[in-house]
Amino acid sequence: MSDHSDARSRFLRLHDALRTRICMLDYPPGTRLSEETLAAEFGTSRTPLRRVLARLEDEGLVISQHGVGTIVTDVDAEEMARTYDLRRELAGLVGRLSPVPVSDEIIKEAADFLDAGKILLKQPDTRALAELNMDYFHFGTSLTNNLALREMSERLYYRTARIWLTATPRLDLAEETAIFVSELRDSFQALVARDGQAAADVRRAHISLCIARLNRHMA
Amino acid sequence: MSDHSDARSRFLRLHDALRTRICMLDYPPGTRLSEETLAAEFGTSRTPLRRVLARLEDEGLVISQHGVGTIVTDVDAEEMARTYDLRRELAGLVGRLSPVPVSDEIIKEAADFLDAGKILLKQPDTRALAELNMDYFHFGTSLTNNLALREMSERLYYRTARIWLTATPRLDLAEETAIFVSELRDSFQALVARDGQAAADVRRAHISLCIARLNRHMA
DNA sequence: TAGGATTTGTGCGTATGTATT
DNA sequence: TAATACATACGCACAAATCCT
Repeated sequence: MSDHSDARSRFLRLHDALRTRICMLDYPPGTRLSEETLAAEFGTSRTPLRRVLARLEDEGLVISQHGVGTIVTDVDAEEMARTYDLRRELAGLVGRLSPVPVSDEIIKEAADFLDAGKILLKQPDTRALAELNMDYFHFGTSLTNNLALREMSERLYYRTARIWLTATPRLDLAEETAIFVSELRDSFQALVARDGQAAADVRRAHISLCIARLNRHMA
Repeated sequence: MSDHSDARSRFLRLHDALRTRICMLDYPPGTRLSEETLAAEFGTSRTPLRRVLARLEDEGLVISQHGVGTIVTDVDAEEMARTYDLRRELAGLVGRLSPVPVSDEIIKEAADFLDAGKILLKQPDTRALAELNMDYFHFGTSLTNNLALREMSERLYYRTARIWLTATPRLDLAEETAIFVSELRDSFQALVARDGQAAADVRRAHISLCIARLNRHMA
């Protein structure tokens, strides 16, 4: 039962919960996370929670300072741009390093994502779009059997996920939704053709375009 | 003084010490690391040490199990090969993503590495070669200003560093040293020509060759 | 099968650092 | 400047899990 041990599963649960809150801006940059308050909320002592915060600090999402508190980090535009550069390259590598053969199951998943995107077109919603984008990202990384590549991609994703949400008030939500759905459509078509590399290239191209859009609206 | 706070600098010191011991096979795979023993050695309580072990577990170098112990992980040949594949691609990216302009200082460093390698040629030593290789790796990542790329490269490096030392008894030490020195020479010449991309390509090529050598001696 | 030895995980009181009044 | 409030960092005692006899 090592995989379902209480300690490990609880750690994963708390880590995922806090990471999501940070990336969805429920905890905007600058928010102080109180160990005691969070421990009380999750029904544990501070000890297991401190380990979660330590990992979030390793991941660059918070910073703990003795005597001050644990504070959600701010997103540095310059560093985020560099991180996006790397994410773009890794997205392309998903198609080249140990790609998973495209199965009917994978095609069905892509179709489901496309359907979900189309629904969002009629009823644009910032948070729903962000959440669908997060789910779709995980789907994208699942297309390689290279475990290290998956892990690095996800680590970088969570580090940059917030920047889109912080910029989105200045972006056009309907337009962003439309662009995302077109990515889903391109990706779906590539997978229908059983061309994993093409699917990865679609992703790579859209990350490039996303970088350009963010740069435009930053200036 | 947040950078030199006692807690943080101690954490970094202990983490680096244990990571080096693991990667240099002072703690071979399967070794049980006792929290209490290590805490006594470093003059702390278990608490700060547990945080270090937690991070090493995140990095995949050890695994902690309730009631069992903290054990140095074994190197899975298949996964290591996949990780090497990614390392090779990242090495090439160092030349393309935010490369550092090649300065006289950098050229001097490369020259120093080459000198150190030549000394090793006359007096081959497994550990000295491994340590020089580790230092040279850090020099290589310092050639990009892309922080995320540096961090990911280092994370992957420490995850694969042990496999060479594990295989080295079956490899020819003199030959391995010669190959490494030829990489240092190629790299030095590329940097003298102020061609950072060429230096990255040299590194990329040698990682490819290293993968091939390891595969040959595994089978 | 049972029990004891050993190890990591948890909870909590205290020490220490920081900011504010 | 000093004192107070409050946050994280630490150390220890105990709980829980595993292994071996």
